[in-house]
Amino acid sequence: MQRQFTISQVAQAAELPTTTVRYYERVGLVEPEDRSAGNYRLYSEESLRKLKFIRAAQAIGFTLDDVKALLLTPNNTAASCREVQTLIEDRLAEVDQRLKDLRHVQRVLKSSLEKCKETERADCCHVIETLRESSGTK
Amino acid sequence: MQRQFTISQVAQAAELPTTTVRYYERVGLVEPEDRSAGNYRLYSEESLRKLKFIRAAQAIGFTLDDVKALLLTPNNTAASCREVQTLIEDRLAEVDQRLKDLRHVQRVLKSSLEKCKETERADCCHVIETLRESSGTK
DNA sequence: ATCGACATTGCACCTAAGTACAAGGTCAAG
DNA sequence: CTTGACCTTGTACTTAGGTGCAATGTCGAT
Repeated sequence: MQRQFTISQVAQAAELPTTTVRYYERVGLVEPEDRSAGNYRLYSEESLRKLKFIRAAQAIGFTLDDVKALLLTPNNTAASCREVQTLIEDRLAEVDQRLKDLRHVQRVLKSSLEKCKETERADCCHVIETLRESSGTK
Repeated sequence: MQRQFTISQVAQAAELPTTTVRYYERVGLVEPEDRSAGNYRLYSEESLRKLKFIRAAQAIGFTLDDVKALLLTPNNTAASCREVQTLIEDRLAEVDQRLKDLRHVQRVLKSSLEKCKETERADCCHVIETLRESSGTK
């Protein structure tokens, strides 16, 4: 027999606020299996797994829309497999690009800081000049 | 004698939409020097420089609030110098942290992709398992 | 039976950085 | 003197991922 969880139980187990669990329901991510006599949401372990999955996927930068797509792919067909793979590849490409950009930003910031320290108490705010020259992709 | 720009001229020169230039005024970043007879905004080259600075600072990840602080620091006192330096250091710390996180994310995504490819057409969606285990800081 | 902790709903609000739109005013060219 | 491109203002809307609040209902323990 399956264990049932109230919203606060499932929320605690997934390390989410109950408000967020309700929000996920609102946007179509996770629905309670059942309702109690007093109309309380009742969740299965499956729901708990979903919630944990959402957290994990979000932590590596998937949007809730991505997550929805991942959750909706009818598991284990060749097609769904492709779809999941594509989603991961897209996300990876984004991350790679973001890493490039951030490394550029890091360089600019470091050199600004250098300039700033060198000219201590002179017009250190040549930072502004430095920045103006370094138009980077965000 | 100083050249004056209409909003569309200054916007074009700064590579921003005019709507954004007005928005920046609304939030206290850049004000036009003057108004024409017909109440049109008139900008100086100083304003244009400010707008370019905003773009550049934003490109390396400063928020508009940061930018405001940078623009308001009364240039070239020792105190303002400190303030600017602190802002840069804070931002650099954020970037460093973000780089760390993203590298972790990159690893997780790559290994998910591996798993996904290995098990081609089997239940490739062990991705979900992989994700669930890898609770990363966002 | 009543207290406190929890649950329900709906609705409004938050941040950040804008974008869209409506109703009107201005300017230069033809 | 009209047309079209540009400008003005104010207001509301957008995205993403929630948070907060109010009014009300339920549950378990005392």
